[in-house]
Amino acid sequence: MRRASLDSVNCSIAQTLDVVGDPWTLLVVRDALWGVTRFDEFRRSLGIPRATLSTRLRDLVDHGVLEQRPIEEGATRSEYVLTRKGRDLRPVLVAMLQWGDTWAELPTPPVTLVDSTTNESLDLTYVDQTSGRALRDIAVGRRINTHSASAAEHSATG
Amino acid sequence: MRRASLDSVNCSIAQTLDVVGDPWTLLVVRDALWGVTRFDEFRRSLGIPRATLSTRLRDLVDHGVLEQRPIEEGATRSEYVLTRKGRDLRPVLVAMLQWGDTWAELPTPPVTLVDSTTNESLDLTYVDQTSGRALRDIAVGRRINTHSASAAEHSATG
DNA sequence: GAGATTGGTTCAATAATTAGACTCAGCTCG
DNA sequence: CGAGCTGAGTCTAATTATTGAACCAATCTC
Repeated sequence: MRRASLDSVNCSIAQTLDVVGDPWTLLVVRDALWGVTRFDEFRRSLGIPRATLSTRLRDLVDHGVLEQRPIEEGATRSEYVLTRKGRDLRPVLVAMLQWGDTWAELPTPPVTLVDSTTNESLDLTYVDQTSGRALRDIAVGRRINTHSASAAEHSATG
Repeated sequence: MRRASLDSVNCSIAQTLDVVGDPWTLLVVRDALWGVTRFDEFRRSLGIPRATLSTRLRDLVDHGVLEQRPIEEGATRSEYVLTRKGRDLRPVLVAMLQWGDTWAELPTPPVTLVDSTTNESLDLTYVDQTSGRALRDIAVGRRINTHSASAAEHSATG
């Protein structure tokens, strides 16, 4: 968190990790995506210490990922709901879910994502909208965007 | 890391975070995907303290994300290269890159991903291969896979 | 209004991270 | 050969973060 290394500041991945790089943070977001909103709900679901949850929620609110608001007009208790920014983290969690399904030594994937209108299983894959090809079949490189100049490097297929 | 909370162990996301939940770890993997292999290369690129890098690399090797091997036959110095398991983390980093591009207050995205054979920009989106629809247009729910029973919950569109 | 529940804060103990010094092995250059 | 540099770490002491446990004030429940 306090880390903001020299070469890395100018990188969107580092920026993202600055917000959600903590081990607990994405678990909070995961629960929020499944509709958890209340302090104790998070605490019981995650088994996270109160103090830690308290600072995590505050950080997420500060970063605009969660919105804290009274559970009803004038109430003192709060609920925490994802903002658009927070809901946009779903692909990160989908990617982690898939990696865990593939590589964690669990007998069977614990949850399957479904289309909640049809209840059909989802088979989510990163696809390049320009070429229609799947990420797994693409040799990915990068172009570094300086104000003026530009250069490209490459990396093997993932 | 020492956290492995009760409700969360049986979740692929938690399993993933157990391996890459640390703030530095995914930055190491990011660099590795771009071809960084040597201790000092990582250290200089990330600005990470030596001791921290040392334990991170050891952890990643222990988890089978990186392979450590002598830079050449019989050499004492090592290089660290991604395993298949490690390369499979690319979607996680792509998702984080996109979130950072969208939400970090950077004037312009620092890097653009390209197809390194054609140098064309990539426009990567999660698509459900079954229905052909983009994740952003799907109301995602989940089916919880117990050995026998099953149930489904839903969550609003991301 | 007694007792549980919710949503926190405070505290002391423990664990992780850090910067910086140190080590040791291999080059490299004269 | 020997001095100095670089790479790849380890060690130590100081700083920070995390944790569990206790505490507290509102709110609900009956």
